[in-house]
Amino acid sequence: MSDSSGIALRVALPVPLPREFDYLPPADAGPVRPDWVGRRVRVPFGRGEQIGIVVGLGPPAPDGPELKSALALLDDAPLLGEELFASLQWLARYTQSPLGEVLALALPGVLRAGQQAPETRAYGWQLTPAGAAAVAGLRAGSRPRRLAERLLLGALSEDTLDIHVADWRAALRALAKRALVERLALPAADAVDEDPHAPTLNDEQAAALATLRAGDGFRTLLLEGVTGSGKTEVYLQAIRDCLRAGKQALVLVPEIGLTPQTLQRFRARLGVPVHAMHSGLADGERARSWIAMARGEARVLVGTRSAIFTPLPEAGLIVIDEEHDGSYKQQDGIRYHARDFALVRARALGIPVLLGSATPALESLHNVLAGRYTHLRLGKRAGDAKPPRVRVLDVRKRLLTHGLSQDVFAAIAACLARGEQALVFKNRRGYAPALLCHDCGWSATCKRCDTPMTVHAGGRTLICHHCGARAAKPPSCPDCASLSLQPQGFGTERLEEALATRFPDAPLIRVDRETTRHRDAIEKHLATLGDRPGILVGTQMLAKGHDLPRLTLVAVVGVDEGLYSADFRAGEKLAQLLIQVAGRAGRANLPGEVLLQTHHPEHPLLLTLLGGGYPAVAALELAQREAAGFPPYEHLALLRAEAPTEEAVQTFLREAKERARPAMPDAIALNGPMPAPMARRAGRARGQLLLACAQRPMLQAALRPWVAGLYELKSARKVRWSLDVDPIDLY
DNA sequence: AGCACGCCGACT
DNA sequence: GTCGGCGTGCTC
Repeated sequence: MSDSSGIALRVALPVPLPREFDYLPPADAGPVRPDWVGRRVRVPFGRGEQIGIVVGLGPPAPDGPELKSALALLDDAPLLGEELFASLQWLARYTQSPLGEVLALALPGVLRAGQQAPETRAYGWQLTPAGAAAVAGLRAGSRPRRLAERLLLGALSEDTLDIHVADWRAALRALAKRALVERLALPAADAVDEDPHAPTLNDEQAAALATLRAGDGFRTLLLEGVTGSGKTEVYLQAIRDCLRAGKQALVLVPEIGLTPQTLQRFRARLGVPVHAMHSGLADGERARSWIAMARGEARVLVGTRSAIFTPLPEAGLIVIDEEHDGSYKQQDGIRYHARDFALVRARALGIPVLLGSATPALESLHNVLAGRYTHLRLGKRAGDAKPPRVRVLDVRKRLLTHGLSQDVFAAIAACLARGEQALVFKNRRGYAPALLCHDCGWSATCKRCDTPMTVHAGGRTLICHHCGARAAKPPSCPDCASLSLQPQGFGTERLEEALATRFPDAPLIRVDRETTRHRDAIEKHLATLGDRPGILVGTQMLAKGHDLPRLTLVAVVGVDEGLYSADFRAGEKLAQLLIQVAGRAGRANLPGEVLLQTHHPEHPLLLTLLGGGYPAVAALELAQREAAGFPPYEHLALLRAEAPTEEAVQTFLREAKERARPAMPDAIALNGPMPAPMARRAGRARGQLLLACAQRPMLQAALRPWVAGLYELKSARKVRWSLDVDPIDLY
């Protein structure tokens, strides 16, 4: 099988091997052209077949194996444009990942599987004449009836149906079967009209927008705005600018932030179809939005982390809301950071990036200090709202009832008496974080992990929050047979119980992962409380976004756990959480109060937060990071390994270190091998090796040959290993 | 990652 | 006498 023309296709395949593979062109695809790069091919691989992407053309390696022929060229034009292709190549190099895996990550599932690009024309539905006549005959209050009534007002596009009628698909099918509705192709997006709902910007918002407008090409702007200062309004006007200039806009939001309400707000104000991209979307829908952006048909995309892989042939702006949010970093597989990758893409595209947050990441503030980002501030809350009063409750030697001080109870009682709502915030779900034998000290730990099991269901069940294992609570201590098994500490479930006992007449709602399976359920859940006086108990889920106009008291009762965590980001994360949850309290006409219940009222982080707010905490934490050699001053790479046995993990990490030490410059610190902070998880041993260096390029240059060598290690086959460049957590 | 090939234990 | 354990090697 030899080809005299000698041109081979270099193909990247979605396999965990650090190289590409060469193929002869498909027999019937005509002459090879430069623009084959970026197209998909179907190729034989091992026993089976794979879908890959052509990443280069040229003569095959002289000493390589006999080449097989590719089976088919799947696209008649490059699927990946030049910029996205180049940016993804950068990402593969930066994360030390195989290019084929990175490219597969960027493609929607159906395209990765080799299917044809889906149709992207927008469709809508309207009533047929028979349907219009039949509306009154449909069962009152039923979904088909509500849907038909809405369609009486005019055709609706499929993109926006969910705003008007929840779960419309079944109802629509029923109507379509009786020929009461019909599908029609909608005209392409119209020009942007004037926005009748646009509020007047305050001077800070106007200044921020003016700064953005005054620039040109790639630049990064950090919009630091306190809760309620109107960051979204700045985004909206910036996006409208971008649309008016005939450009596309991409908006990234945290996983928890992409609710129907968010989309509705963008849709209502932008006047063009707003496409969504998130993991809850069906494969076909994801592909449709992706392709619609690639073709320039879609103009605005709002999505979570993975939306950063959307083609932007007419890019004008990238917005990253809540840029400090941890969900922008992928924590398995290819460990990329969507915010960092957005900057790489924006530079290549020559467009601005707008980062927004009330509590920017220390990395971003550091970039402001270094002059790389423009700092925009919004310090005024909308309307006349004042920041909430913050009070530290020193609970040392004070009576705690179910983990709550008498001051907290009193404050809640007063709040309810005023007819307002109170939030008790604790970032621990379940009944209690541990079960302890009062007589011998035994505690319930997960058999497969290293961690205590959490008590649930009022004390009847034990659940491991790391691997999900469940067990019934033993009737007596397995070690000493004592009956004195006591739940230790307090989770939201136990607080709910305590509050229900103390305030039997007040409506009480608990919001955590148990009570609120899906993010869309939060709103419904909160709606059951309405504007009545009542109490909310919840975790992180309650910290952001939701509009609770009657909420005036926030009591944070889990402060101490965050103050003494080993994680180098703990301080930053705690400050962000406190600011965010405090932002829930109060409105213009209803001043808010925040109580921080702690045994460490003199802790520097709390004192600094109270004295100088988030900027002061950021300065303090940055100084500590610099002194301790942590990001953003030192750059990290973490080699993780896990295997059924401790020995396999240690052997691999030791050999990895042996290879690193002579080859790498002394400026790169090597720490480990050490057991991961949770040395067992789901029955597997874990360990890690940490590399640190003040110069990113030096670290990058050293990683490349080192990682290539790791694939060669025999001990590597006995473990599952991965490299995390710029890890967020050191476990 | 899959998926073969390839040599050593408990079953029809 | 076979079915099957997972060690080792390869994938253009």
